[in-house]
Amino acid sequence: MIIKTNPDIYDKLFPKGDILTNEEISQLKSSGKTINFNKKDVVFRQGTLTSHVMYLETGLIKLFKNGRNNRSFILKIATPGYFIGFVSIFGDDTFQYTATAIEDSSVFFIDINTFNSVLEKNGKYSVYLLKKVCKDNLNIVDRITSQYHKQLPGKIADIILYFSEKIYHSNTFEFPLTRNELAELAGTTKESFIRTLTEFKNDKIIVSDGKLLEIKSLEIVKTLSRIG
Amino acid sequence: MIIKTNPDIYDKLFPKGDILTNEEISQLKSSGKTINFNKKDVVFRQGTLTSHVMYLETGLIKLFKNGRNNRSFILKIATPGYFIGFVSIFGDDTFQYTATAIEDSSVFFIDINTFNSVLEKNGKYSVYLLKKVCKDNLNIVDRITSQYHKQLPGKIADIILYFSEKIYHSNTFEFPLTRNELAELAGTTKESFIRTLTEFKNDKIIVSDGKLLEIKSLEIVKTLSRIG
DNA sequence: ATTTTCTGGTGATTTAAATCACCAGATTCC
DNA sequence: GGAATCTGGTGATTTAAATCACCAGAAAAT
Repeated sequence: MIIKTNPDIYDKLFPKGDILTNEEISQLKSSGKTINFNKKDVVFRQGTLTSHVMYLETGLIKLFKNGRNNRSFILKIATPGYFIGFVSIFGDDTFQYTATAIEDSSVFFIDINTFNSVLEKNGKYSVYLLKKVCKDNLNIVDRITSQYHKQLPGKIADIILYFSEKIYHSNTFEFPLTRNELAELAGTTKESFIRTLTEFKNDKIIVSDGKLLEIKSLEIVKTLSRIG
Repeated sequence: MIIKTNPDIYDKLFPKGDILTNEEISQLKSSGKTINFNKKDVVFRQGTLTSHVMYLETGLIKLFKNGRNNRSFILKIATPGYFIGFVSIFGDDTFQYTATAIEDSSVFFIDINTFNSVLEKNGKYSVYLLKKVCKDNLNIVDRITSQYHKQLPGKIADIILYFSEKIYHSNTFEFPLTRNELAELAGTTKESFIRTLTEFKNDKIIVSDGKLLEIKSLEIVKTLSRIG
């Protein structure tokens, strides 16, 4: 059971300021419905038809592409305030990736037609979302391309920084994923990920026990990420 | 000198239908200016400030990220009708990649404030562009992620199909890029690209002479792309 | 006009990382 | 409650592709 203690849970859906009218907000609210997902549940599956705009209220959701040789590539770990599957909903008629909950999560589903009519009537809200999509797009493309040519230490350093800076905002955190999934995020294999993490441990750059990780030398992690 | 013979040169900027009013069209037209670029000219450089919306009228422009070890990664070859740098303009205040003309090109520059005010007043146009951005985003991410884990034959097959299907719509075409640039698009090195292309030639999958390429067995190229 | 740089190309060598083959403990399934 | 699967982990082997080292012809620059 998820208890919503954060009063600003909808601040990315209904941004502060004069962007949306109270009428529009209640229109969107009343056409929507919160659905809870347990850890490991599938929110939507690659290839299925899009039908709703989905806004992550609480939890953590991984977005990944199914590769051919049953190898996946994790595009992003979505945090609360993220519109999951948005680019697929507006850019295609089927989902281009799969979304599964990696923690118990709640998602606000909004009917696509209602959402669309608000967007078409309210240019400011459209521009707000356009900017959000562009920003997110830049982040995803930047993460993937900067990782692309890097060697293992650079890739793994990238992942450590990703969780530390983008997800948990702390030098100490617990990986919400298995080693295999972390490898899918880093674009490598389970074995290689483990080995490199062990090297980092031996070199006292990090302290790590199971899913727990503490960055001991942020300096070195950043350098490894930079030099690749 | 570029001669604009195509009457629909602006069909992506001013989409058919009732999306834009004649007033808005003339407002955008009058606030804009066509600038011509010669082959190899830089249109904008990664890290510089964004200021205009840019719409490619004619020509071909490559969008690429400068990697650290002076290695680049080509994100996309922009064709006429493409808003170059759009995600940077709306998602950041600096360009996140560099754009250079790979053929003589003409670009229509529109003042960002004028563009923004049209967008904010016209939700339909905003939604139109939102969809365009989402679609483009899916294509770029799909291209890069599907390429990511592939081995050389799969990567090179991908590139051949990219030019054949997305750029030239023909089984015979001329690469508009050098081998080095093609490697930057495929995510490999010049040597590896050349070697793999030679193998394709030896296996009679393609006929190739310099920049010219003809797909002899589309079947096999597609299979190589699929199995990676 | 002649250096200098870029381009396409090939061969030999090196190297990083994937793959294969395990193992023990924890989960999940029937 | 036992079988099957998943997980984190390590070592040995293989392999794909990057790197290095060239070369000749074209293109650019001085």
